[in-house]
Amino acid sequence: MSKFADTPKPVRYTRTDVVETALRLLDELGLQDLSMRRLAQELDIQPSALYWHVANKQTLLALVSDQIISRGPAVETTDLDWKSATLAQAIAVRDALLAFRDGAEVVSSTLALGLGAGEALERIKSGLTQAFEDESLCQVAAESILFLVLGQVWHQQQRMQASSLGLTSPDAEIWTEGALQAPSAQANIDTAEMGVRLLLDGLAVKHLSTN
Amino acid sequence: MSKFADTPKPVRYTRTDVVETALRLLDELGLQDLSMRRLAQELDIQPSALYWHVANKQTLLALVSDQIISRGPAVETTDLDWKSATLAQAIAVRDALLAFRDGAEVVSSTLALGLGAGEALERIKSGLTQAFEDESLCQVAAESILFLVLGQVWHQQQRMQASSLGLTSPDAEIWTEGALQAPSAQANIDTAEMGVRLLLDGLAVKHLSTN
DNA sequence: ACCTGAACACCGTTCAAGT
DNA sequence: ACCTGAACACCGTTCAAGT
Repeated sequence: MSKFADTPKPVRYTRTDVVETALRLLDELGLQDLSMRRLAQELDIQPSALYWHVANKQTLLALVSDQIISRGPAVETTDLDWKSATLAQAIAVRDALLAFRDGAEVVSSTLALGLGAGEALERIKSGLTQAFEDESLCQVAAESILFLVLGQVWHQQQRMQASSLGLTSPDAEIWTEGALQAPSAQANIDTAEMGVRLLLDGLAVKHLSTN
Repeated sequence: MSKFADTPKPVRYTRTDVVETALRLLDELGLQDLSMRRLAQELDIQPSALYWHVANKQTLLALVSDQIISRGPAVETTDLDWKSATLAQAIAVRDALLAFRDGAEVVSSTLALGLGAGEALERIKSGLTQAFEDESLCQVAAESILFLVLGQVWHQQQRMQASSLGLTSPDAEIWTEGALQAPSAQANIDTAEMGVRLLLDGLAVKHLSTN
């Protein structure tokens, strides 16, 4: 009787637990409402306790970003030409971002800091380096593709949130006028793919002229 | 004597004043330190007074974004082919973003909301629509180019801030490894241009095959 | 038309101290 | 090794009331 069911909470967490909870909370609440205090509340600890696990909020978000990317689908690129392989990698990154609420925004912010999501860039770059000798060309192309995917998904996720709040701004029409009057999820996905395809076509020109 | 130099401050502001001051303060302090309270302090009014001029901080930032874009250099595109014209517009947008501290981040955040910076998209798109009949292709291409420029400049501005703070993260090397070991400002600018060029080359392929 | 004053409901972060 | 408690220095926003 006295041996159990008395002191109900001597739970102690590891850094991994914190990041995992942050990731779940991000998906549930969105980036705006993911605060250190809210996270602490979810873990049933004091806000200050988080700073034992993590230096600050920014590094926490970087760790969350890494999770978002690394939990994305793996890609089998053997017996694919460089173009298909790179496109597949880009699509995999896109799907990784789409799997969590505000995924693109979180990854963007930490990527700009040079902290998280280096893996995403490497994945995209891997297909290119085997086809092009110009290292800096691959770098630029990979960065460009990453920015393209991030921008497109960010925009898409922001609209999803906006429409779920029922607030459609008048200027938002700019993005769909004449293009897709009833933007389905699939249509968004296709346009994201299309930008990458255009860039790859541009690269292909270079490939033909040098190889 | 009593007619002047007594009550020293019955200054009243207009919405334009508020936006202008916000823009200047953004450039001086950066986005992180641009708070409604700090802005009010700069104008020597109470924070609450700002909400007479502007609905909330988000719309204020959207107005600031519009200023950043519209204050950019004008582009003369007559007697330029569609490719050069679009590249010139993209470069103009890039320079507009570079002209203010954290310009790319501010514009990105409001663009995702469908609020500000519609002008940037239109500028980029204008050169394309005269060459391509496929409206949705122009839309996708213009969006892609905009995302590319935003991402590249954002990344660049973030690094400028990071290096000015003297904190270089280890992972930041990913971006320069093998490419440019001593990244000059000019080099950054060139890589930004290069991504756009690749995409335009991809478009050119489509142009040849359809016209 | 434009602003004040006071309040509400929050933030991220530090640091001594506890177990 | 992991957490508490208290404090510091802030936020954005609302709203009645003033001129």
